[in-house]
Amino acid sequence: MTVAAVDKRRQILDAAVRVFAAQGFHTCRVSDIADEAGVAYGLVYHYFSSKDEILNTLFLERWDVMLAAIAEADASELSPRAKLHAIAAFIIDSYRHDPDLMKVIIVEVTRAANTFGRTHLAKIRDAYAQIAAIVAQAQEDGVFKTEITPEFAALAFYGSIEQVLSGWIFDSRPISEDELERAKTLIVETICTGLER
Amino acid sequence: MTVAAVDKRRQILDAAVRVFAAQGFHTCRVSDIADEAGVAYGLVYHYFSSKDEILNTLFLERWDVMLAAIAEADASELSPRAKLHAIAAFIIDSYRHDPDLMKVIIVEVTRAANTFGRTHLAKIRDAYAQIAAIVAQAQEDGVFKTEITPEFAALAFYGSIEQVLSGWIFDSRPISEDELERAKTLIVETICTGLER
Amino acid sequence: MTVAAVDKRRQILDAAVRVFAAQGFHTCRVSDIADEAGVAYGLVYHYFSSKDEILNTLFLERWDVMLAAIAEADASELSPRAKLHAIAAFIIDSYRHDPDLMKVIIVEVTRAANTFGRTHLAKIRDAYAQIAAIVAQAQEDGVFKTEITPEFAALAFYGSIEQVLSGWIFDSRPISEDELERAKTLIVETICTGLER
Amino acid sequence: MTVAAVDKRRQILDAAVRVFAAQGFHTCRVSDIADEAGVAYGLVYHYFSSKDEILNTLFLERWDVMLAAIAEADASELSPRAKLHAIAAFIIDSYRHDPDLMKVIIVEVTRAANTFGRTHLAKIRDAYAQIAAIVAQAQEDGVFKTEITPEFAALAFYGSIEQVLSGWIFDSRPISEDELERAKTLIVETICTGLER
DNA sequence: CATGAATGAGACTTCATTCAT
DNA sequence: TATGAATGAAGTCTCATTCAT
Repeated sequence: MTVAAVDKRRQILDAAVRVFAAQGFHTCRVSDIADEAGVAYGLVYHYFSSKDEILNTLFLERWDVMLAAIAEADASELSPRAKLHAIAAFIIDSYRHDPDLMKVIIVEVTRAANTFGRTHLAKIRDAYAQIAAIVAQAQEDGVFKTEITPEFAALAFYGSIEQVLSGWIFDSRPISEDELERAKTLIVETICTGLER
Repeated sequence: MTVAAVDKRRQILDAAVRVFAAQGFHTCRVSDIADEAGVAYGLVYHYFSSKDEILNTLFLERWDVMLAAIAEADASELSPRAKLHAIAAFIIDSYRHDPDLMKVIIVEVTRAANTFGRTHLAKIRDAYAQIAAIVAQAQEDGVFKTEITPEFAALAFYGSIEQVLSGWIFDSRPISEDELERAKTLIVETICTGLER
Repeated sequence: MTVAAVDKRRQILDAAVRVFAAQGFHTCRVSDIADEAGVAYGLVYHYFSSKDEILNTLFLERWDVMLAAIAEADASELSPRAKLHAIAAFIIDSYRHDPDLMKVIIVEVTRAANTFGRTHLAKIRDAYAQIAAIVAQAQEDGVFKTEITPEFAALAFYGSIEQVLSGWIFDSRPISEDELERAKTLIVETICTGLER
Repeated sequence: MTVAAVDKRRQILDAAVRVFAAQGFHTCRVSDIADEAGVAYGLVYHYFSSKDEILNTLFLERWDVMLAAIAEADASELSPRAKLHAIAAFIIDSYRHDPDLMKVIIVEVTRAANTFGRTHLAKIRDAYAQIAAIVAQAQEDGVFKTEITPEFAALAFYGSIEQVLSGWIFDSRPISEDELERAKTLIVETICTGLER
């Protein structure tokens, strides 16, 4: 593929993010994506075999980066709490950097039990499993208590993050830097030390 | 409305739950609902003005019951932790009683930022606000610490529950009584006391 | 299905014959059929699952009648030559009665090796086999000579008929009664007694 | 045109034969032809102005050869029956030599009343006319009887051949040398002396 | 000559909704 | 109430053809 071709493909993907975020996957038309990208209708099908494939591509591109980030945190010498903070920070920074993309991934994939979520279930659960592994290690090291199973802890941790992002997504207002930073801390604080005094 | 009429309306709603759960709102056709209900095509439009209205009805019916349950917990003399446990228990028991309905509400409404979730945003946030109020009261009473804002705590609590339910939904396997009970405890334990020793 | 419904279905089939004959199956659009039938676009899909199914229906309706006619000729007490004449007459009268339908069946099905012809191959060959059976019987009875295999004779006989019809189809002019009658005789004469003196 | 250019053009034509035979003209894409030929997409349009032109070229190339063969048979000193045998032999040998090409010509042109058949009607009828001329001459010479018009005889003769080839085409199995040879004889025998004893 | 990216009109099919009975 | 035939707008995908390189 030539350089120009790669550019067009990228243009289409980027346009799709904006369109999916604004209208939703089911509501938008392929022509909306083409228009947003400033390319001809057919070119979308030159690079992607279907509308579905565009979303799959967007998800996999991003999710693989996230899995790598989680793996990196896991492999680091950080404390368990710091590892969880790094993961929360990565996800929230992803939102800061490209809120539309994160909106699309959460709304159209990870929370879409009937369609794309099911398709990518294994990938999605990879993330939970990696987080669970961090918790399990922390329990082994005696830093985390063992009353809560690692799998369950991972769900609670990831669920809290997604719920926070979900709130921002519904708000559709710009989130301040301060709020973003505070969220990272609060999530980790809540999950690690709990609400009770 | 006659008794028979009420029955038919109920039949349609119940059928819609099963169909929405199995295929998803966007994927299923109105005729699928009619077939599942064992009624004629057009009768759906006698009782509901649109496909959307069916889902709206299902959501509001259930969500109002849940808001009442949260309000009841809040009004009770229970400890904050026991209040949260009551809420988690109510939601999980809702899933136990009718997993399809909860699947539909979560997948098609509370997590659907572009469509029904937006429509019912105020109602959905009512729930978070009530939970937050419980946390705020607990902080005032000195039982919960104040580092975590009540709103944030509510998100983490509710997000954890939904994430657990989401896992079950994706699994599409029957969840054992034991697992259901343990989930209630673990959610509250995680959120109230945290992971750290 | 109600009487009215049957009428509409028939209207669509009849319109399809005219449209397929005039434009060809591949060239026409489903909307052309709907327009010609004077019904809404979607009604075509209420009665038929696809454009293909319309053609399949037209073919099977007619071909089954023809197989019955051949069977009837075979079962009769006629001489072999008279049986062949009856078959030729039936096919040619079919053309006389509804040239568009015969055009569609020949052009779009029996001669379409890559598409519908292949789908209906077994049915089509049933006709050849029945004709061959008539020839075989005539050979057994000593009326026909045995140098030519029955299967081959059937091909030559049916091929001659289709070629004559094909000529008329290409002509797209009305064929006179006289010409129609002469064709029946000539086909049988040619096949039964040959060109040589 | 350079030698290489001629080669590429030929490659495309040969590839088109295979692709048209395998998938049919309407079903295949221009890119299928390019792929089969091992050339780039656009090169097809360097040598041919359209997809149609490729088929037209294939047909005319071959049909002109056949017309010449019929003319040669006609001009020879052979008996009428031997002339017809020569023609049948030429057509059947054409099939033996390149079954795909003959399949394409028969299925997509001579039997395609709505599209290419109509375009090339005059050429196609040239063949019938030449055969009819042979028959007419035979009648004048008192070798063939006059009850059957020459035009009709030509249709029956050519129709029988095409029907036999059509059967082979549908079979899509290799036809043995023996079967090929026998077909030549049987066609001529059937048409010249008929089925009756 | 050769490439394959780019274009965009066009067709099938779906399905929510309406309405006559 | 109840039926299901009828409507038609809308959307995905295809693919012949063009064109810049």
